[in-house]
Amino acid sequence: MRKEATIYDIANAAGVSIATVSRVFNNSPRVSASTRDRVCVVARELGYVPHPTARSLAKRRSHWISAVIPMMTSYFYLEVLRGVQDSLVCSDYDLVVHSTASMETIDDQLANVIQRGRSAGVLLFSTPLDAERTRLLQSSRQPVVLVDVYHSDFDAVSIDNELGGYMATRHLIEQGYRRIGIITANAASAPSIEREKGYRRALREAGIAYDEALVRASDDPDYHGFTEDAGRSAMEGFLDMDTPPDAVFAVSDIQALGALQAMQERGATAIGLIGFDDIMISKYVGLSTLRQPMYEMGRVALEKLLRRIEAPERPISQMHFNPRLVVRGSSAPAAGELAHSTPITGIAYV
Amino acid sequence: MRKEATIYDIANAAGVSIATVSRVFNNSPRVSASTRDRVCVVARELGYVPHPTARSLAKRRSHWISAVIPMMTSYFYLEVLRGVQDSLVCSDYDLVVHSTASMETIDDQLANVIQRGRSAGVLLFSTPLDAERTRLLQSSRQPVVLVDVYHSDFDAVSIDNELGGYMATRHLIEQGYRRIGIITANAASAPSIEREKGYRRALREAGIAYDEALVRASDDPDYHGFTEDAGRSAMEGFLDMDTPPDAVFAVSDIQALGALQAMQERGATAIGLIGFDDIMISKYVGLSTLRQPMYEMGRVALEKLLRRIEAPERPISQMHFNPRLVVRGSSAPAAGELAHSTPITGIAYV
DNA sequence: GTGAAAGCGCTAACAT
DNA sequence: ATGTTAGCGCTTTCAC
Repeated sequence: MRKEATIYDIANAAGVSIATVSRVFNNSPRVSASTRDRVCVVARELGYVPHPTARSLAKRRSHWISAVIPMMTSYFYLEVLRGVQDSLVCSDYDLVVHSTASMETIDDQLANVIQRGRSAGVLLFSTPLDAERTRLLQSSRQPVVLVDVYHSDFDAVSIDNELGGYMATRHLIEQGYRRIGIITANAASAPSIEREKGYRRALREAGIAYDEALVRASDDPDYHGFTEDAGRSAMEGFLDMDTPPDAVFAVSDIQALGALQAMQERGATAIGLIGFDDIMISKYVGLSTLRQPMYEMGRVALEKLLRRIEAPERPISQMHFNPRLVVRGSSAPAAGELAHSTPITGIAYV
Repeated sequence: MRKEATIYDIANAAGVSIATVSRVFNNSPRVSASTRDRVCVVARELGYVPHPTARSLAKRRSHWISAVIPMMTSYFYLEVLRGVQDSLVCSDYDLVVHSTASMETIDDQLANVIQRGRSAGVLLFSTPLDAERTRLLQSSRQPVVLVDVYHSDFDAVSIDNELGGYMATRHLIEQGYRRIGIITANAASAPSIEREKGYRRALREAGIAYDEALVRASDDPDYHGFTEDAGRSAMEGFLDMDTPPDAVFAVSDIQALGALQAMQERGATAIGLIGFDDIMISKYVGLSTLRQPMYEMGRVALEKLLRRIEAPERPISQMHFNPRLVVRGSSAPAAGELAHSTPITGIAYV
């Protein structure tokens, strides 16, 4: 690396001490206007810019926010990260992204990230907190904000998954469906569990008996079972039943898409379907779903983190967004009620 | 931040000097096995882990790779970043992501990122290099790899956009279309320009006259014109013509999707259509397109960057991927030739 | 093989 | 308002 101007060069050239230069670059009020100007001019001429690493070391605080993201494959993370970034620009932090290919390596990453001096704070995404992780995080005393997952001991921004599951199921019921199946993700997935709870509540409330045969969990170990293939085979299982469900709630859009493919292949397009997430594709295929305010979640998460970095002892602050029901063709009124008004016939899947 | 063990604590506890501890953690061969073991044991007990910032400062090299991404909104970046991350794990670098909300702020970000000591290298995405940027990057002497854009003076991984445009157009011609329009992005967009070149070459080769009326540039300033709305209004323009084109090549899938919506609204589904990118949605709506090997591009980009960091003077190395034609229903043989075998009727757009 | 000591570039008391 | 100086936690000669 080429030799570049340091604070000493500036001090020399401007005829002041390094302390003064440092003060200028830290916006200290204890510098006269004329000195400040002189230093700035010289600095510009020499192309000086403070060395962030040296600064971090001397200040004993890092300038990095770490985002720890397991399996960063969905549009969800992109949107949330956009929100994070947009809140970040006004701060002097940089965003370092640690994504992992599988859930197994998340703990290594996490251990890495919470080392002293590595980051000012961490945004932990979609990772269920068991006792061990909780202990690790707490003992590190790192500012942490949970995103897309909930734990009472940490700041968090998430959505009300139970409510979402309830809304989805309730919507199907209102559309006239009665035999409503659910496609869940892995048994260990917290969002999936919550959404299923909502599903049960809606059924209960409507006086519809809960039927285990209408619950199909994804056994796909990838992505916690949030995959197209998982949705497809779950739906195939439903279609193989003597009396398939007349509607299905898939706990994610990506699974719903797989399910949709299975439906089309079997010509079972009259089955009502609703997903969860409102990924980009969903509007194109007319999939009803629950939308998460992803961008907003990112903004809020970062703000919470910044606030906690400033005041580590402040009380826990959590934000629970409500999902929004997005009604499209896939949950058109049940055949018994009314014909599908916007049948989903059109997926030209290749 | 809680007081944590430093190299001095370890040295004390192990009865050696800090130099020795440092050597242990830098895998220096000049330390006896027994000392090494002792240090390691003590370090583990005290939960010591080297301070990355201090290390960076002392070593005069940073541990951060910066990815500079203008308008990180598309799935493309997610996939590329996955490739980058997966190549990153074996190195001791971290990935810091600088994305910008608009193209205007990219230069600020860039200036920021190439400051001395900020990053070991930078991955610059999708940013056309004018003289000013080129000068800036070169004078910074930072290792840089360009992604999704080409410039002879830098390492780069990109795809052959001209070839892609050629392949797209040629495919439409082979399917029997003759009056082929093109929807481009902003005039300043390098990929768009290249793809249009390929379009012209294919026409020329087939003896089809180039017709200015069949070229519609996007005037949408957002995202360089790579937007759904831009595609939609361009297609509307085509449909308003006395003799609309019988097929259209949109230089991105996202524009093609907008175009598709316009076609459906006007009932003009017989028009052949092909996009570019193969975004996730495309397979669901049956959009023919050119696929970019995104994940692979990420891997290669990072490898190139790592290599250049090690050997700054090595010759420029560029990788030009070939796009792959993905044929779906939207480019079914022209009506004159054969009926659309897989008509795209199914977009239930809400 | 190991230690002493001089940095890396900056910040932050403490002086003046 | 400005300068002096002692760190921040580590690496790296240079001795021994």
